[in-house]
Amino acid sequence: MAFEVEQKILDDFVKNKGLKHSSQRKDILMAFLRTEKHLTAEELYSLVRKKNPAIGIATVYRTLKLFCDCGLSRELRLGSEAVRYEHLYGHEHHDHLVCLTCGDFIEVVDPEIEHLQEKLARKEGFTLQGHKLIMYGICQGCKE
Amino acid sequence: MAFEVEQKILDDFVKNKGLKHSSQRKDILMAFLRTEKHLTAEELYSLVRKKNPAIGIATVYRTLKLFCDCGLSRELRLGSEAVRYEHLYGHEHHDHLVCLTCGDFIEVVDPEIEHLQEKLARKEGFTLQGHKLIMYGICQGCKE
DNA sequence: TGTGATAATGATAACCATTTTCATTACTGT
DNA sequence: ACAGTAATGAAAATGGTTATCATTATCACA
Ligand SMILES: [Mn+2]
Ligand SMILES: [Mn+2]
Ligand SMILES: [Zn+2]
Ligand SMILES: [Zn+2]
Repeated sequence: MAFEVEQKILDDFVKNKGLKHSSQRKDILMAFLRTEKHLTAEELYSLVRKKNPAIGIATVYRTLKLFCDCGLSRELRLGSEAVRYEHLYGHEHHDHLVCLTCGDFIEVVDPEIEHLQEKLARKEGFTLQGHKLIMYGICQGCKE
Repeated sequence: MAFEVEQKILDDFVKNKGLKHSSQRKDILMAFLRTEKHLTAEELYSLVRKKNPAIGIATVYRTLKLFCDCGLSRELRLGSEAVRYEHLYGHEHHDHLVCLTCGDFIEVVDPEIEHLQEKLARKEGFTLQGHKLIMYGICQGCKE
């Protein structure tokens, strides 16, 4: 529960950019790391307020952007709703399979799909830097 | 340039739902079909105004939703910007390969990737209904 | 260990795409 | 023609996010 590595990633990034340390960012980082859920800024804000009720939503937004910049997190846009954030550091790359009925989703990855994407992009003259694959369907539970 | 088939799809949909015909919707449909670009509501609004300057942006939004409902168009969310719409009827399914530098994108499809997605979803107990694959990279032109 | 420069914060206003509201107009079946 | 109701356009509202700004906190260095 210490997350020293993640804290160091943030601290180093902050130092390299000539930024300053803040306790709010640490509170936000801890709340973010302590859950494996894919949270929106608002949801994370609610969590952090339990620890630090004085914190502002703007700081949460600013800090989530910082997490993305330093490689700790990644944005997820599943639909038209608010952006969700998930852990990036220490987590394998994966895509998402979303249930259209209950909204739940699972994380999936297929190395062959990943490889074929690379091949496809190269064929078109692109240097692939990333991708977003979201599959939509009906989950087992919702079919019953 | 007549698009009788597409017009019929819309007319039938409207009739089946007990809705009423309107000239605005026809103007919007024609402007939409006449371009192969992936337009935002605002962009389509600009086009339609040349033909019908009295039209309102709300009607464009409402009508684009209708096009999606009747299978004439499909939403595209490439990033955090406005939603874009592309033709669906009469167009093969495809995904997009977006250049992170110039913003241009090309349409691509790989049957093998499509098939593997289906297989992956089934393995997880999902009945796949659709997917969204966007690949991001640097295009040939931007590398030079 | 102070002090000045400047980054970070929180409240709030602004932003922007989209949706809703509502009074008015246009269709449509009879 | 008429009644019933869907569609429209203007404008306000919405919701997520970003910008502004006065105040506070951090930190390199004197
Ligand atoms: Mn995930
Ligand atoms: Mn396309
Ligand atoms: Zn489900
Ligand atoms: Zn390019």
